[in-house]
Amino acid sequence: MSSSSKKPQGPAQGVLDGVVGHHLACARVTTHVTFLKHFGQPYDLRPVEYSLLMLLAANAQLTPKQLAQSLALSAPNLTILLDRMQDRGMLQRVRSEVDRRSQHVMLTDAGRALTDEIATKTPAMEAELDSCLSRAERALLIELLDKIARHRPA
Amino acid sequence: MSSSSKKPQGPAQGVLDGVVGHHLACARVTTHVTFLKHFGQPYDLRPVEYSLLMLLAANAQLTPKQLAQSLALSAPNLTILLDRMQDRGMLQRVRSEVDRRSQHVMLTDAGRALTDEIATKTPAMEAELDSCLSRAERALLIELLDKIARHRPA
DNA sequence: TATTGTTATACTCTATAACTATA
DNA sequence: TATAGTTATAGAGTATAACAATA
Repeated sequence: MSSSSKKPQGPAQGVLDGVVGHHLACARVTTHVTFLKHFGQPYDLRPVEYSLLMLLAANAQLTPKQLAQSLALSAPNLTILLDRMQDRGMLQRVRSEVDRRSQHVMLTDAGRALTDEIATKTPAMEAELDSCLSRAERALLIELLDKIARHRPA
Repeated sequence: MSSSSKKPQGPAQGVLDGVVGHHLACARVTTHVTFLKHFGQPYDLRPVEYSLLMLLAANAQLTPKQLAQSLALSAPNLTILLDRMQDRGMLQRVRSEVDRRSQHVMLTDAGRALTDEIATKTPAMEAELDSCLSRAERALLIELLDKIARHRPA
């Protein structure tokens, strides 16, 4: 009644079959393992750190406020993250001239070099999904996920 | 070049635009908030606990080993989870007669009553997505996510 | 010797309140 | 008074090794 077609191994999923969040969590296990292999272990980066680098690469400079929102991190937790990456020489913080409360986060030269390298290797990570998802399916999946992400009940 | 269509607010996503794992994480923020509202706060349950209850409801009895695999938890962490839920009177552990190393985890009467109630209220949670996803899109999304979840590189 | 499950432990992540400095 | 960011801290989640009991 609940299961749609084939469920090869493992116990029955029951109600979970219809819960989007559950399937999201299951898929995340796979993408997380893949991420670890490509960037986690080789570069000692976690997904948030990878995303942070990519955001800075795409925007040249952002405030911690903007980063916290984009990465879904609280302000204190973002501070810790920025501290760590600053200590690793990847980024720097510069006080804003117009509003001295805020600051601009930007990549260092070393940080940009690393980010460029990682960006170059990103297609290889995404290619791991090629065997289970066609290009059209992949694009569609991203589109559907975005609809959910943009759906902020607030 | 990277952005497909409209990107209403926030900084440019750059390379992240093509990273499935990133979109997965963003969508998960929404589903997590929705879960908290429907089950997290009212029942003091976290997503894993909810999933565990649903698995037990669908299977009557499962071993910790099976649960650990289904929930992507390590054995020690599952033990802690089971302890907590056993203390709350939701489930019980019974030694297997055929292999006294293993055990069967099963719902208590109270646990089953709770689980039934929660299962009944699950469609209301999922309905929160109706405004951003058609029924067909929802089914398609789940199908695509399952393809990724089943894609274990091992 | 291998497997099931537990204990102990350390590490990371997350969430909250209180603080500073600017505005 | 409000905002940007930090500090401090407690709680929850996660990972690993060592162990007990059974096979």
